Amino acid sequence: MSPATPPALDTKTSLLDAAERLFAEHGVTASSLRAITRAAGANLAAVHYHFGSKEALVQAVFARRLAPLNRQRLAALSRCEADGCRDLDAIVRAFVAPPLRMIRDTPGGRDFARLVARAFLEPAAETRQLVLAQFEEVIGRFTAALGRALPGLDRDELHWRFHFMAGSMAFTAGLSHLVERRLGSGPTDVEQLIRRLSGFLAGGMTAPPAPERAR
Amino acid sequence: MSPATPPALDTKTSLLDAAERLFAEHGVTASSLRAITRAAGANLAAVHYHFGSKEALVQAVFARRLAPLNRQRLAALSRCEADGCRDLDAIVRAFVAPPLRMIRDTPGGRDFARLVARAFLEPAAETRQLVLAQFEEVIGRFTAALGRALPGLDRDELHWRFHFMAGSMAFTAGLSHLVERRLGSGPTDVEQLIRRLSGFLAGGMTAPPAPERAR
DNA sequence: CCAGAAGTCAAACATTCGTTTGATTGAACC
DNA sequence: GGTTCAATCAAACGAATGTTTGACTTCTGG
Repeated sequence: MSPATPPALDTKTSLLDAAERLFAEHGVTASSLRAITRAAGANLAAVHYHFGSKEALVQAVFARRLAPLNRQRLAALSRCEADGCRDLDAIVRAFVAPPLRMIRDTPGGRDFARLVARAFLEPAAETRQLVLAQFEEVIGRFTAALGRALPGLDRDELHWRFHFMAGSMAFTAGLSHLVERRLGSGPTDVEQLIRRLSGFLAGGMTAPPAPERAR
Repeated sequence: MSPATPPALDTKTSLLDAAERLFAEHGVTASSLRAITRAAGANLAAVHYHFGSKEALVQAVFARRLAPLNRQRLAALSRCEADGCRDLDAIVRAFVAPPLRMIRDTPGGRDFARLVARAFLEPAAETRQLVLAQFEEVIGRFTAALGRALPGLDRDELHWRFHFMAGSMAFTAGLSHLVERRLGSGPTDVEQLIRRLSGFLAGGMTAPPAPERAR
């Protein structure tokens, strides 16, 4: 049996790769350090030598990809704002495109997407807070941009719609393989999926605001 | 310390209640049978006596609420179809309203909503298959109804949009407390949340379909 | 060439897990 | 009153977990 993560440059990144994959496949708590180190071709003690604990390894797995991902989102939003930012679709696209492109371009990106989607719902307060903290700036900048583009929405409606958008995004990134299997088609054209999703979300964003009371 | 689940009618439902809460709070694998039985005020061996194994307990927790929930959805859809079903919003509402009302009306419903949302993303193939199987009929009936109401969408676009809708639903039901805390308002008016969400989703559903190639 | 740091390794640590066992209770039934 | 059966209980089982240790390599700089 060859090691599951072939191009192991150094032990530390091999551990990160193996942990990312196993966390996504079997969950964090269900992935033992023995299984991770075995998959990484490393010794059991290597995790504690390089990271200090399993919890520190978990946080390292998230931090490695989450920071660049949200930097891409903010950069895309800044670019959109510099261009005047008339098009609502461009704002939505700045939010949803980076993670979906990561699935296509980054090895292990699909595993990571599932991992992040689950992290929001997952219970371990520590990692959930870590993930949420990484998103704090993104939430603020994007809700502000959406508020400017959609002046007809009050604050509550705006936050809820951002939440709806984030939900669609997380599920799409984390469960894209499920729809693919159902459709039976080949590998998804990510760029078209981005168009589909951003079109859907832009339609939801521009919907008339919900009435205060039932009609 | 009083038992965490006060109105324990019989041991079996006490175990289900305690398991549901702890599963949602700390995750399935992180919730030990010792913690569950302690919270239920029962003996450690009670789980194996009443259910046979921990895995069987997990499945019982899901089956208890999922079946009636999806029955409500299908009944609401049938009612809508009997009325001619012109309004797209009514179809969407039949999908999203039952779980959100469950959060309000059923004790422990919010915990269960988080649990189900996570179940989709979670790795344990057994429970994920169980949950997906419960949704099979719902997926089929609702995509068919949406297809009739939106004849302009091809099959792929339709399935993706259903997926987007399910994602918003799952996140909203599973993480509503997060938005509530951010907004700082009191307990959510569930009926208004249903109007917000169904309005948003109806807007997304009626958006023009994504072009095959970039413009 | 060699001192020393950095990394790897097998082995063991205590703890916790799901599961099983066998005795004990309590109420229903003839 | 005695029997029966479902339910509960304390105690223990083996297996698996995260973590630690101390010796063994491997590389690096002087």
